[in-house]
Amino acid sequence: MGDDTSAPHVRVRNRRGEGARLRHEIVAAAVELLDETGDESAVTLRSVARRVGIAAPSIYRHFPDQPAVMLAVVRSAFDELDEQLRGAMEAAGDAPRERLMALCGSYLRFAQAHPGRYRTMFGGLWVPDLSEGSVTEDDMVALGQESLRLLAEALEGCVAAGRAVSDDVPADAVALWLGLHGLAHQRAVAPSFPWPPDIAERVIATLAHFTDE
Amino acid sequence: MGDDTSAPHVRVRNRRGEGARLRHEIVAAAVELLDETGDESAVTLRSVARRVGIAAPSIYRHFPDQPAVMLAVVRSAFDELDEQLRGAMEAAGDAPRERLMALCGSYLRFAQAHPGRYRTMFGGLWVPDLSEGSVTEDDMVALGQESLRLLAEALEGCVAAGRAVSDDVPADAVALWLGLHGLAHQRAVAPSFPWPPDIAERVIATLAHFTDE
DNA sequence: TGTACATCAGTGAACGCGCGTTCACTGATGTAC
DNA sequence: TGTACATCAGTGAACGCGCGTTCACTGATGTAC
Repeated sequence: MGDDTSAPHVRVRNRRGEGARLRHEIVAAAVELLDETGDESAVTLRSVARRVGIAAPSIYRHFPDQPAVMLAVVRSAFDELDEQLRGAMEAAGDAPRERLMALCGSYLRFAQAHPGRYRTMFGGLWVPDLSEGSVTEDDMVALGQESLRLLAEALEGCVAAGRAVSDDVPADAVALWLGLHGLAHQRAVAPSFPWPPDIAERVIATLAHFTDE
Repeated sequence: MGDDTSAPHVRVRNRRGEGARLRHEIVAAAVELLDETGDESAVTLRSVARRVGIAAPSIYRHFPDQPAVMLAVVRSAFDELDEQLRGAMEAAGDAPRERLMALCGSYLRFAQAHPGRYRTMFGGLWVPDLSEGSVTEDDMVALGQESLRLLAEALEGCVAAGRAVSDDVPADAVALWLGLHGLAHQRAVAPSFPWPPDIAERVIATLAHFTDE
C-alpha cells in the first residue's frame, strides 16, 4: 500500500502546445498522494514526480516552486467542493429546508470521502511563508468563501420561507458552518471516535434554528 | 524571530539522579517551538536539542524516538488544557449556566492563546505510524476525553437545574463540543477571517439549548 | 516538396541541507570498602 | 579518612536518506523559406 514501485508507467510525452496537460497530471497526482497518505508532508516534488512518471525538475516547467503546487492542489480541492455543493443544491429542488439539508449533507459527505484533502484544505499547515515565494496573501483569502456564501444563501431561503428563524443570517451562517466544520474536521481526524449516530442532524438542526412544524 | 542563534546558553549538567529533569526541558522546548512556529514539522529532534542547549543524541536517554517526543508534547498540552478547564469551573461557582459558560470560554481562550498547540493537538497530523514504533493506539484514545467529560457534566448540570433542555445529554455535549472545536480550530487557522463579534456566544448559546429566562 | 532551424517538453546528474539515528566515548559524581 | 570503582548524564562524529532546486543537455515536433 502506498508503494511507488507499482507504477514504472511509460509516459508518452505531450505534443507541442499540449505541455499544459502535465500541469493537470501533476495536480492530480498530488491530490492522489494527499488522499492516500492523509499527510501533506508526503506531497513532495519528488513523490509527485514519481507518481506522474516524470523527472522531478520537469515540474519547474509548470510551477515556480513547491508551495505553488500545494496552492494549486488546495485550489482544485475547493473548486471540487464548491461544484459538489452546487450540484447537491440543484438536485434538491426548491423547498428551502431541503435545500439547506442537502447542502449540509453534501459538505459532510465531501469531508468523509476525502479526509486527507479536507484536513489539508482547512488545516492551515500547508500555508507557505507568505513573506517570500510565489504565493501571496490574496491567493488565500478567497478560498473558503464560496461554500460559506452558499450556506448563507440557503439559510436566508429558510428564514424567508419561515422555516427557520434568525436575527442575523450572516452570523448564523458562520455559526452553522463552524458546526459543520467541527464535525467534518474531527471525523476526518478521529474516525474511531464513538460518534452519536444522529450527530450530524443534531448539529445542523440546532444551528439552523429550524421552526417546529 | 525564530532565530536559534540567540541561545548558545551554557547548560549546567544535571546531577546524578536528576537526569529526568532533562525530560521536562525537552518537552518544554518542543512546546515552545510549536507555539512559535505553529508547525509541528518544525519540532525535530535537532531543533529541540538546539533549543534546550544539548546534543541531539542526548534526547535518546529520555525518549525512544521522535514520535515519542511528539506524544509527550501532545499529552502535556492536553493536561494543561484539562487543568485550565477545571480551574475555570471552580472559579465560576455553583450556578450551572455560568459554570458551562466559564468552561466554554476557557476552552476557547486556550485555543486562542496557543493556536499552534491547539492545531497540533486536534490536527491529527502528528499521529505516527501506529503499526510500528513506540506509540500505541492506547496512547491516543484517551486524549480528548477529559474535556468532553467536563463539558457533558456541565451541560447535565444545566439540564438538571432547568436552565437548558436536552433529550440526550451526551450527544448534545458532543454537538456543543464540535461547535467549540470548529470555532477554536478555525480561529487558530484563519485568524484574519471576519468573525462576527458575538460568534462565540452565538454558537454556545444555540448548541447548549439554554432555556429562556 | 525538401530542408534548415527554432521551439518546446522533458531529462540526468549534481549541489547542499537538515533530518533521525548509531556508535563508541568522556568525565563528573556518588558509593563500597 | 582515603581511594578504587561503578554509574550516570551527556557528547562528537558519522551514517544514509529524501528533500528542493540548479544546470546544461537532448531529442522530437512543427515552421519558414
